[in-house]
Amino acid sequence: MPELPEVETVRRGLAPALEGATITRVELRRKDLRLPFSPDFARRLTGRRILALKCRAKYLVAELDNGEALVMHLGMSGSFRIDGKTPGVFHRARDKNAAHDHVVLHLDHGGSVIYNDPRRFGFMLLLPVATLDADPHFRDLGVEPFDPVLDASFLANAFSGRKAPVKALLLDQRLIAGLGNIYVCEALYRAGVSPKRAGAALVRADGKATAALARLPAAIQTVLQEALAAGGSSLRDHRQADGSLGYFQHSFRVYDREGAACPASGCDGTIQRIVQSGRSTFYCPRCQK
DNA sequence: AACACCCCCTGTCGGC
DNA sequence: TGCCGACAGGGGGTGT
Repeated sequence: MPELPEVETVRRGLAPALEGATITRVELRRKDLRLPFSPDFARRLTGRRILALKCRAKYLVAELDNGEALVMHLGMSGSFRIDGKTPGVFHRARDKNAAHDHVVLHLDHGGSVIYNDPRRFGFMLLLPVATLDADPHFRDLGVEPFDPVLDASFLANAFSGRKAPVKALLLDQRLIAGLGNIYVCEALYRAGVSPKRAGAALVRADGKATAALARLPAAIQTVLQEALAAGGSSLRDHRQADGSLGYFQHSFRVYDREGAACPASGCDGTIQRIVQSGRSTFYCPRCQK
């Protein structure tokens, strides 16, 4: 499901239910997701108050009152919903999918937060807040897309000497953290950069960014900002925590639009689908060079 | 080191 | 209708 706009949308939806609430009981309906729950997972969460809910890359991080953090990753198909009388949110009906409700956090205000994940590519960890950045899951993460350090010279430096296609480099969480397949395709389209271009081919001999590369930071930030404003993209199961759907998928210009006409005015190109590193890339061969 | 490929798991969709 | 393969928003491990 989730790239930065979806994860941030989930965070905004869950924050009113979680921040300031105390976890009174934890239901674990299986012993693992993608990773096993630690043996004392429920015990360590029970009785803890949640101080803040944050995002880092595609992770949700709930900081607890004992110095630990509940770290949550939604994988491809993870979602949360809120049940019961929870302040500030609407009640969402239980779905038919309840077989994939794996974790329930019961909260002291009478509501609960339920994690559902059919494919179980998501996971949850308990880690000390103080050393979170040193944990293997966080240690190598790159810059956040909205961080001002993400500019043309940052990308020129990161792409210098790299033979991998720019599509693969933008998906690499060690360079930029939070982009996924959808928004990489959309950002490359908006920047007019072919996904097949080698990273190094976007850097000039003097080490500065080419004009094409210099268009990427704004393209990335704009598409993420627009997606965020739309509540993310709902391809099949992404929902906001109140159950409503994101609608940015209606604004895709290339993603999942193979065979469609390029939306650029005056372009008579057709959106193509290719496979790079085993994943679909969508682009317009006429606009993106 | 950097890159391509495979896998984890379940559900859905299109073709036959 | 049913079966089967391809594919899906992520990421970690392995082999070259």
